[in-house]
Amino acid sequence: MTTLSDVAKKASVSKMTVSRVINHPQQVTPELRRIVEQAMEELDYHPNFVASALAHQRTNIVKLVILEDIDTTEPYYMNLLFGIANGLGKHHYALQLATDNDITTDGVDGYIITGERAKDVNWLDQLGKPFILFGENRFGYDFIDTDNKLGEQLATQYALDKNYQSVIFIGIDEKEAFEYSREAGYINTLQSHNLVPKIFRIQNHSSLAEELIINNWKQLAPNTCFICASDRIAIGVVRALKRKGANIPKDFGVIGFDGVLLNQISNPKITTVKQKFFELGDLLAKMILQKIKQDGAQQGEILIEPELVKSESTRN
Amino acid sequence: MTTLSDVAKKASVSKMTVSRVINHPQQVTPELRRIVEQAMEELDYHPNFVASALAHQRTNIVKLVILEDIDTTEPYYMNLLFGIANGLGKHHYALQLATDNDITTDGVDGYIITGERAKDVNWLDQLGKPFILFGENRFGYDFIDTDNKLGEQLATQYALDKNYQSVIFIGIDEKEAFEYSREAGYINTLQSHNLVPKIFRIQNHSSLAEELIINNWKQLAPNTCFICASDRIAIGVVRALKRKGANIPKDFGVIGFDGVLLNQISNPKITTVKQKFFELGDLLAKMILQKIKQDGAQQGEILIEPELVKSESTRN
DNA sequence: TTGTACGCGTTATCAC
DNA sequence: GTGATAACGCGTACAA
Repeated sequence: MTTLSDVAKKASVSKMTVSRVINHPQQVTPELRRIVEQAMEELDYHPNFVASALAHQRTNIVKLVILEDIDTTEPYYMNLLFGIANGLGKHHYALQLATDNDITTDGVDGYIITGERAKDVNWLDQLGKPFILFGENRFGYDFIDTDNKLGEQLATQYALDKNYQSVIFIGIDEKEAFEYSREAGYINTLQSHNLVPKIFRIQNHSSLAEELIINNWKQLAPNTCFICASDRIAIGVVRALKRKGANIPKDFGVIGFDGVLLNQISNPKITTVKQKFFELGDLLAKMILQKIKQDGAQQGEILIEPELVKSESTRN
Repeated sequence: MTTLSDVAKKASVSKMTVSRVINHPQQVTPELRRIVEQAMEELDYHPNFVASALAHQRTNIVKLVILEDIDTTEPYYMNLLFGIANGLGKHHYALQLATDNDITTDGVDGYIITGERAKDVNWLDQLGKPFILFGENRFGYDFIDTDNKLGEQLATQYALDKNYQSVIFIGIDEKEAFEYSREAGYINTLQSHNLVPKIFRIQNHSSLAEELIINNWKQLAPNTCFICASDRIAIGVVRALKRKGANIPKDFGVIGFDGVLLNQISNPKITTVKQKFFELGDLLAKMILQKIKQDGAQQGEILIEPELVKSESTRN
């Protein structure tokens, strides 16, 4: 293992110069920099991040806290996780995972927290280390999330563009910010066209969505598009429509949200608002690392634009 | 932040004595140990693992390599991940995640690798750092997996105990060790009862399982139990049976495998062979850490017993 | 059994 | 702009 000293010796400079070439290149003259860089190359030098962390009084570890039951966790969490890991890895940070409240404040430089509810606010303030939330919140904490409102605006507008006469929203029955935002996106778009919103709300299960459609079949006229707050719901709706022998997408359109189950075999393939989970994770990492670097300075909120993926469950 | 020296000073001993109390307690006399331990307590001392890692020339990081497309990854990966994180955390190790082959050999102490195929064998040997595989393999590498064969033995025997006359296996159409083992468990059990095995194989999607049952409906007599190689398949089978108006569990039984989708609303609830993913992950961590400690010594294979969770899709 | 001196690889500080 | 020195906190080797 070649060290800083080895490089220094080879380049006939001091360790500090080498260190500066790595961390503060502008502080060293170009000529010297060349020499040092060449020495690093020839010796195949790779910095030791553990030593660096020690000197900085850091751990180079960020803890991801998931405040939800792992068993009910959505499959998209994997993408989020890899995005985070990717973002951290770029800066040689590693990950620690935690579920319960074993948030011992030691051993990590910062936190990424997902799935928090109002009741968690108490201990959030007492963490003592910088943190970033994944998911909208209205308490003023730094967060990153998909632009849920925009997502459903895109979906609703698309349904109208495709000339579905009636556009119905099927939401998730939870009092959470993300759901409010999605509904708002739907409602706003309809209102701007002088149309009256119509909203159902159910728990996020495909079988419940299926039931909902079956049970309300009589009041559902053709030429309707369903804007669903999740792909699970959308899949259930499609199943019900197929059971009823309805024509998708001619008489009924279906649009989902999330875009993770797309690879699942489903017929027809579902048009959906795809969240960029990997990118969200990557930014989450970037944000917490910056916050750590800036000694806890406020970072604000970031909303990532989702992408409307057009497929077979809506008119062509 | 209190350090070793602080404790040493308070206990009026040398740093080394304190260090020994932590790492080699038996090398220090009980009385001294008491004094030191009390000092640690009073000062609320927590060891600095970064410094420790530096002294040991380690990184305290293990890399998890997932050689599958993240998007098609099963939801149970979350449980596995948290098991791993849990096992690593106990020893103050952190995690790095990698998908593609960016397996740069630097910066980590060891690897946990999942989803490898025959073609990956080449570079596995050249890793230069210890690694453990998740999932059966027949190349002699250390691995941990569920006892797949035993799992289907339990399932098949249970079906027979419940007096289903015909027991049919629906497997996953992949040439992988885990599938061979599951089929072997089913076949062995049937043969030991002088019964003739009957196996279908499909891709792992519920809709394909549903089709399979519908298409073969005529040759499926009542008093049959389906042993499915995954819960996805089992769910599809149940859907098909319900469409056909069949009586579950009286005329038809269904047993799944995995046990992760259990929380999903399904009617009837599915009897399944539940893999203990969290535990698997925990052991995976334990194993790689031990291998690191033992400087790469062979660890062998470990099969974890799954649990047959009895529910509503089989006779009472 | 306990203590001393030094090394692990990097960075901050303060001279020059 | 560059270099010497002293940390960062802990562990090994050896001496006592």
